Amino acid sequence: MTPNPKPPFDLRPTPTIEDYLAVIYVMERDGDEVIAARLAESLEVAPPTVTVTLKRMERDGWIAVDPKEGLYLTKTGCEAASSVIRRHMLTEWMLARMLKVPWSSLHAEADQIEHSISDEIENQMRLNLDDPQLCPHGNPLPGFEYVAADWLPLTGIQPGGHIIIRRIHETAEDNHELMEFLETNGIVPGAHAEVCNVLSFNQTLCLQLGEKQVSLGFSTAKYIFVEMAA
Amino acid sequence: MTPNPKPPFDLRPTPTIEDYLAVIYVMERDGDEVIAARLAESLEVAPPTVTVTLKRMERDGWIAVDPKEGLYLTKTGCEAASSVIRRHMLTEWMLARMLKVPWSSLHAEADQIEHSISDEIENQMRLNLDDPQLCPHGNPLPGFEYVAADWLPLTGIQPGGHIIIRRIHETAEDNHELMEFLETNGIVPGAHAEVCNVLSFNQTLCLQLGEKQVSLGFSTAKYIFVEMAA
DNA sequence: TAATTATATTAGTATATACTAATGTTTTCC
DNA sequence: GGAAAACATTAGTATATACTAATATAATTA
Repeated sequence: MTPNPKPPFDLRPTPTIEDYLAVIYVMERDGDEVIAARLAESLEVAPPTVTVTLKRMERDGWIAVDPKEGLYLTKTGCEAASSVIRRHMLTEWMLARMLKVPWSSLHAEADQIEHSISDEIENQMRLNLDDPQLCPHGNPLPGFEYVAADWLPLTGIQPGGHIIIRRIHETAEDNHELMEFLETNGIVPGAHAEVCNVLSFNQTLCLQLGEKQVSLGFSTAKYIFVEMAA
Repeated sequence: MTPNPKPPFDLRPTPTIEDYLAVIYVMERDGDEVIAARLAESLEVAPPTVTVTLKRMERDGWIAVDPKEGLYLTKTGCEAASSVIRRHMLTEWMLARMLKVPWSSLHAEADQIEHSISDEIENQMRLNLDDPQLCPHGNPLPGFEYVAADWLPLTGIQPGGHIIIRRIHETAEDNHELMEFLETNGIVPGAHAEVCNVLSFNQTLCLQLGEKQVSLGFSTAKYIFVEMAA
């Protein structure tokens, strides 16, 4: 009968563009090359799709292209990316704490919900979740990169020392099977462990967690960051 | 690197179709005539848009059209409608209880989020929210219509008796200004009141709530359902 | 250097979702 | 019964988002 509630976001990019922005943000953050081929893989779309979508993003001012440097986020694009990543991570905490959703499912569920979280809800989440600086997987909220700066990838650790698992990189989060494997084996932020051996010829290393030993491929280990315990 | 988490819903209608289904469900529930013109108003789209969308919905088996009876939900359509309405209402409770979102904003926010709630999250909400039979506005979850069956619209109440506000109809929820007005004046489910007068010539009635008196237009009152207190 | 591989783009197509303008059809009401 | 109002539909258009097939270009490596 009377006007429907307006979607509380009018200046926001579409969900698709938000996904592109978030992926680009993480690539820039990590110092990775931001090229269409990588985006196509990460977003699981065909390369021509990326070409035309990037065109729209440039037209709409989310990204710019430098002949030398290649593609990068504009200020507006960077803010939009930060926003959606923040919503994603807060949603993960909300699902974990308030709805007791398993750790390994948080990412996939939040990936859907993040786009429909208004600024007001984001704020309420922040208030009710103690303003976190890291997501449940240990990845930093935009602006808190320094919190994670000193952690090292497992692939760079010598056998022997006592370590604490701190972070599972975003790239690994997209692999649900892997996440369930990690959760099952207690390889989650805060877990204490020790590297028992590194078998380079086999591209694996062995992690001791309490009584259990777990063998991890280098391709997995590279996305697991740890702190050296004193 | 590896497959993205699949959207946990593959058999679901698109968000747009879910919106259509929910509106049709409520119209059928209330015994209202389900015609394109009403849908266009309710969904705030132009009539030709409704025509083509209904075509798609028929093609995809969500609705069927009887030459006599007109348009109605198929079994599949009814289940899909029930599902999205349930998700909507559980999301409203989640926002209210866990994130302390104001009552008058619940509907608009849930309207966005409902579409991205997976079956697993729906289940976790149910578990953590005591399996409600009514939404925060007093409207029944699908299957619990009987709970609200005996409440009467305020327009049918004689002045004098003690009443309890039980329900603000879905139609009113779409009007955010009105919802804020109702919240401000304490006209929410559970509130006790008395009808002080009915001015038919003026199309208003007066509600006494504690010390305060509030004048309500008939067009509003018709969407407020109450219980006669003993 | 030549061949292979990786990357980007063009062209053509498809679908869902919206719009306006114009045109039919019903109803309803005087 | 006929005019007005309400309703439905057709036609034409637009946009975002995807695809495949084909082509072009660049980078790497044998």
